Amino acid sequence: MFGFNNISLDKKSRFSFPAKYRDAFVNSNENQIVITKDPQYPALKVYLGSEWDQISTKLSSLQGLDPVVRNLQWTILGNASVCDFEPIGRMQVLISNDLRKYAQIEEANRICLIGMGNKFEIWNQENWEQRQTGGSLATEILDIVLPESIKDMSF
Amino acid sequence: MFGFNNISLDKKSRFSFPAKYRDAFVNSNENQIVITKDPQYPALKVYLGSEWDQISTKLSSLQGLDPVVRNLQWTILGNASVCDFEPIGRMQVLISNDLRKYAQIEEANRICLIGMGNKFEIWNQENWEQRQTGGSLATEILDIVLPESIKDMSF
DNA sequence: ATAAAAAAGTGTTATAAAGTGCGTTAAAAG
DNA sequence: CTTTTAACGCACTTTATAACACTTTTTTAT
Repeated sequence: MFGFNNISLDKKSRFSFPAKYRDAFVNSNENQIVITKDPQYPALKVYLGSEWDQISTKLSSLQGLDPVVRNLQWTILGNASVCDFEPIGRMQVLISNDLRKYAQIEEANRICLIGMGNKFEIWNQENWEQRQTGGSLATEILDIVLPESIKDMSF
Repeated sequence: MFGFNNISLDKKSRFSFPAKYRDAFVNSNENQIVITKDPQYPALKVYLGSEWDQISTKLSSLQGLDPVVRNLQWTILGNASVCDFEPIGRMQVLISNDLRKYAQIEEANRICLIGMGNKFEIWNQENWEQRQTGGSLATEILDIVLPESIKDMSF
């Protein structure tokens, strides 16, 4: 599941996955997807249910008294929105107000949905263009130093 | 059980779990939840009964002559409030005055309920926002050095 | 010690807001 | 031109919350 898509949000802040991803969703037999905050950029991450189970299990098992770990737990686990998902049908998903605001997305606006293989990213259009043309964003955080326990994690 | 929820406390300091968590509560067959103090921040931790049994058993078995252990025992065990809980029904829970004050929550105020997988956190809204936007809080304690016996515990 | 009053806790109902489902129209692709 | 896909609009359903009423516990006064 790859590629760039410019799609619309309706008045209730829902979007539909483009139809070209339908086969992949059907084949992987997913019935849940999870949207959460990106820890570095004002953007959202979209995981398949199975992928999310792995990431969340690993992350929640870590020692939360470490401040870096706890921040990642807050950001990723504490903002995750789990959505029931039917690969047949409209493949529609609601973005909560909190997540929408984090990604600086207005109601009923256009968004960028970027397929990154086993996950997607959702960006506000202006932020995406600015980031891709080499600009930096006010809210980005690039100096996260991971503890040994999660240096090999990909999320 | 993940995600951020901004919910209200009524005049009697009760809140209801959002309905989206009902299935998870029903499936895990819980009939108790436990609220207690967070040892680092002015916030509360909410555990499912089964999770609490494990944590409390482990924690109370540790050697209490170690000052760090004893402090954790006081904070976590000594402030725990066990509530009967019906997953069918309104999933309503009362926050005691002591706990409410510890988390700096006013009566009939809004609170943040953050799902972290196997537990929840409850925060006063201003504290949460300040903490999530990088600020530090007057009462936070970040330099807890854990003894070997509980380095692998997650609570 | 007892009764009255106050406070704390529990449960119910009504209403507004948020979320969901689906048919229709418009646009794009074959 | 036909078929598929995306966008929009509307109606229905569910959820959250405030208001209210009732019960139990605690406090106060006699």
